[in-house]
Amino acid sequence: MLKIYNTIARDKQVFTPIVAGKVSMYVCGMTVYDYCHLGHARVMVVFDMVNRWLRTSGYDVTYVRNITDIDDKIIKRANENNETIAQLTQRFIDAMDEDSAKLGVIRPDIEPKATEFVGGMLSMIATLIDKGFAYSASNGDVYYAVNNFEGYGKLSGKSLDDLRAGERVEVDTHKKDPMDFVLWKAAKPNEPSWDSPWGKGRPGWHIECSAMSSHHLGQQFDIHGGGQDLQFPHHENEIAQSEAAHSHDGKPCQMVNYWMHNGFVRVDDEKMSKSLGNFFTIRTVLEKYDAEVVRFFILRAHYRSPLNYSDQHLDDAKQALTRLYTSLRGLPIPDAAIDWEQPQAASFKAAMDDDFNTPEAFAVLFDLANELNKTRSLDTAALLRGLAGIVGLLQREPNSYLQSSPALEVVSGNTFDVDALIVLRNEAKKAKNFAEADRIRKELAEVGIVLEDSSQGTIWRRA
RNA sequence: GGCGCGAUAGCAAAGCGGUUAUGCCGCGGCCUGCAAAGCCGUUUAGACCAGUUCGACUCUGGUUCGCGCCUCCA
Repeated sequence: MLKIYNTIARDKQVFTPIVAGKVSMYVCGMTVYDYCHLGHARVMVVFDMVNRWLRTSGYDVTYVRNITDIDDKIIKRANENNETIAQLTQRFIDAMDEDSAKLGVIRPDIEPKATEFVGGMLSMIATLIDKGFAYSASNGDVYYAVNNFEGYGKLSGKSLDDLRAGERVEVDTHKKDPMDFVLWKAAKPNEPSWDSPWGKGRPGWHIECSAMSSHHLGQQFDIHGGGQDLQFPHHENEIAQSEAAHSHDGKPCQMVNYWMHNGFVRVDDEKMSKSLGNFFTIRTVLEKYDAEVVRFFILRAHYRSPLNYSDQHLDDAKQALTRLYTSLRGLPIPDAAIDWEQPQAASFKAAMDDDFNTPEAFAVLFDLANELNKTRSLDTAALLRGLAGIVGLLQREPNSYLQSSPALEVVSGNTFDVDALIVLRNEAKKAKNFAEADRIRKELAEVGIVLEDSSQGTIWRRA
């Protein structure tokens, strides 16, 4: 029985889908004006894990993750680069796809782009005006009237009074209430724009997600996810828009049943973000670390906990993953369906069902590795690989992981003939010339290659 | 200022009102020509102060510290 921590309830709740056997899930994706950083990687990997576990649990999942391809930063960046908006966004969409594929992320079923849904946004805005939840201002903007939506603040736990008291932005005189937010922005000179009943302009950020989620998943859907920082105002505003627009006879239509928010990636205990400038892009990290190590690093912490990034932590994750792959090395592992009655499989399932407790599930993986190291049982190996596969890990040939690393490629190039040196060393060993044997081993160690002698012969791995 | 989250061993990170989390590192042993890997064993915990309880890391209250949101942000 799956339980999910529902942000809006501030509690773990038993997951019951709207339609038995089916799950509709929407996750706020990226604004594509730059390369993705590790914070984005966490969203992609975490909800990929959620998607995989739901499917493993037998649900027919429709997973939507949007792409924001029009916004201030995109316009600004395109101008700076002297390229069109379409060129810029496509470039970074391609980069994002490349990064996420490396991280083992299964593509969402639907990846709608904001610019392809302007029509839907316009009709939603019109509906909101009709129902009295929005108004067009004299400056050509259209605003949402937060006062008219009774539940405003229910997701983030904020009250309008508190929000107004903490208001740090100068009051825009075009707004009726300082907390009103923009649905449609009047076009400024040299900006891309769409025609609308309120003049040329472009959509605000929040309305994009309301329009795209309802188009693909309906007025009410099961799970909505995103980073913790989107809780307010983005998701709060989505609720206000969608529930007001879809209201019947004045009664709001509940938009989402389960709100999920993943924790931040931090650097030195501070949130990793563009504005702080303390971010590491995925591709930078992948120059040094295997993508599977990064995935393992992200999933070994609970998705709601903060996750500190540092080389030391990545090194730690690398060692741990090495232990797992080492246990599988050299075994002809059969493909076998997972027997969920099996105690370890049951523990794994219990952990995953408890709000996707991957750290606890991973502990089961290490138990299996320990057992496997003792027994060399192919059943155990199959179970370990099978369970890990559910969260997108351990699917490679062990040596593909153990004998490769971005760092090793840089150091050794393709010129190092490890096998030949192993042969030489074994001849030296046979002749009891241990000084020579150790010299060869040391030479390899210096380029990051570790030799291991066993009854099966000598094998190597990267350090 | 308002709202919220957190504080677990050298590092990372979970569960749990009483019984080994787990990984990395360290230490001892086995194995090995020596190593490595592996196995066995092992040292380090629960910020602080009260309370509830037969018993609290786990529940309650308070204190201190850290983080996040309140502005674009995954």
